[in-house]
Amino acid sequence: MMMERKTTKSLILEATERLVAEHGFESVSLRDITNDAQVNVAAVNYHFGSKEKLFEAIQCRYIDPVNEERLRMLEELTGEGRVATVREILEAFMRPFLTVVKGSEMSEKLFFKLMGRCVMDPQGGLPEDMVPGMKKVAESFTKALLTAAPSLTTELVLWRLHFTFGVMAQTLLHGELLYSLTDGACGDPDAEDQFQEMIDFCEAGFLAEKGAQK
Amino acid sequence: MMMERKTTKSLILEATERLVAEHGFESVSLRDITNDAQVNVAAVNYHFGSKEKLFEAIQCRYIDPVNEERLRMLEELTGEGRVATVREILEAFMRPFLTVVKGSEMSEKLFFKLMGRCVMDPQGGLPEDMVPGMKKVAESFTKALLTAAPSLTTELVLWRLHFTFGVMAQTLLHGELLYSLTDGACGDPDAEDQFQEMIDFCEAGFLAEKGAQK
DNA sequence: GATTTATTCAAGCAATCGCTTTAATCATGT
DNA sequence: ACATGATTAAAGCGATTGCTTGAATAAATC
Repeated sequence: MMMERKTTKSLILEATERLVAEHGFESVSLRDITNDAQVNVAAVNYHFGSKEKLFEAIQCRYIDPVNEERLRMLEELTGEGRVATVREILEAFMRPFLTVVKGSEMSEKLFFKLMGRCVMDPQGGLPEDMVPGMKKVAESFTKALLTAAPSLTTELVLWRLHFTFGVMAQTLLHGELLYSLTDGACGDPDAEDQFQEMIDFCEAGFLAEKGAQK
Repeated sequence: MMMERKTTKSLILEATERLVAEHGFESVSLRDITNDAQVNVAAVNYHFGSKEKLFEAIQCRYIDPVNEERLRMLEELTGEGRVATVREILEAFMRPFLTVVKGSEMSEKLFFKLMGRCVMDPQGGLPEDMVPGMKKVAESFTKALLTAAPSLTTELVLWRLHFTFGVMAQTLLHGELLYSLTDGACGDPDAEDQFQEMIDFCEAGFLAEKGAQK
């Protein structure tokens, strides 16, 4: 049979993604991974050096593309003196998750959970070489949002971006909790719907006046 | 010396709270706890039965009072046919964290982190006997919010309560991340300030119109 | 075909995990 | 002082942790 079998390395990556999405970084052991991937324990250290480096690879694999796509969309919106709305900027912040998942082989649910883990659990802090990218994203979006909503202070924009992050992380990680907690009263909307709901919520939040009571 | 020393049980509880707040449930071992508490390993199983039950005790210790205070404040707002605003209801949802922490011996930062862990990490799902309380809270607040904002559908209220949860969890757990990510550009506001920022953001989010662009 | 390189494998390392056992210690009531 | 029950302590249980070893195998190079 000349079928090109999947490489051991990619088998490990995929099993790790699956298990981490489901149970979180801290709960997954090397044996869990190698059993799931049908691979020898030593293969992880051979291909990745250590468990920690494997986890870093997992975190960078999709977060980096997401951040690149974020900056690309933002540049498209605000480059060459163009003016963007808060809603457009928030879309540039969130949509990359949808874009990247479609380019991957993972299911949406698994991918979102994995992204949530990366955001909320980050295994002993973010990997060192991801920090500059995250800072760049935070700075660029803060600047853009300040331009789009000039009545806000820098500090307020930072706080509200932080809140937006929370909305996203919660939805990525616990998208199905809502369904179970309400005995199915809340349907099982597709990712695009969830996405629009988040944008509506966060856009309004960004544009809120201090101490407002509409 | 007749000084009443702290009981072993409370030493264990306090050490566990400290370590879990700092490192998360999954990362803390029995030995970590007993070393920190200056207590024998066997004491945990003697006083709590198992590591899992100790963790359940930790989760219930403050979450239950928070949920009770939430329902008490909500009843005060909406009992006997009274009508409450969205802002007041959100305040009833969030302020109990501030109330309860002041009645405890923990520092605000540690307490908030611990609450964030309980919300985001919940060690293999919520403890079984906390589920009814959480459901009760979700139902009561959903109902109240529907009354306060009759133009919203039940499903929309559920989603936005979900988002509010995310804002809260993120702020509780990573209140200091913002400070570090921005090299201190964003100050170190006290809990009451953070609280007002969250209310502003979430109130506006709740009142947003679908697909709105103000 | 022989040699070298890359990869996989079974086995096992020391360290740590949650938990139990057994005995010592403490507090209390009589 | 003695007996009783509650609590603490030291030692160690089997299982699992991340990781390494040295030999066997597969793939690539000459």
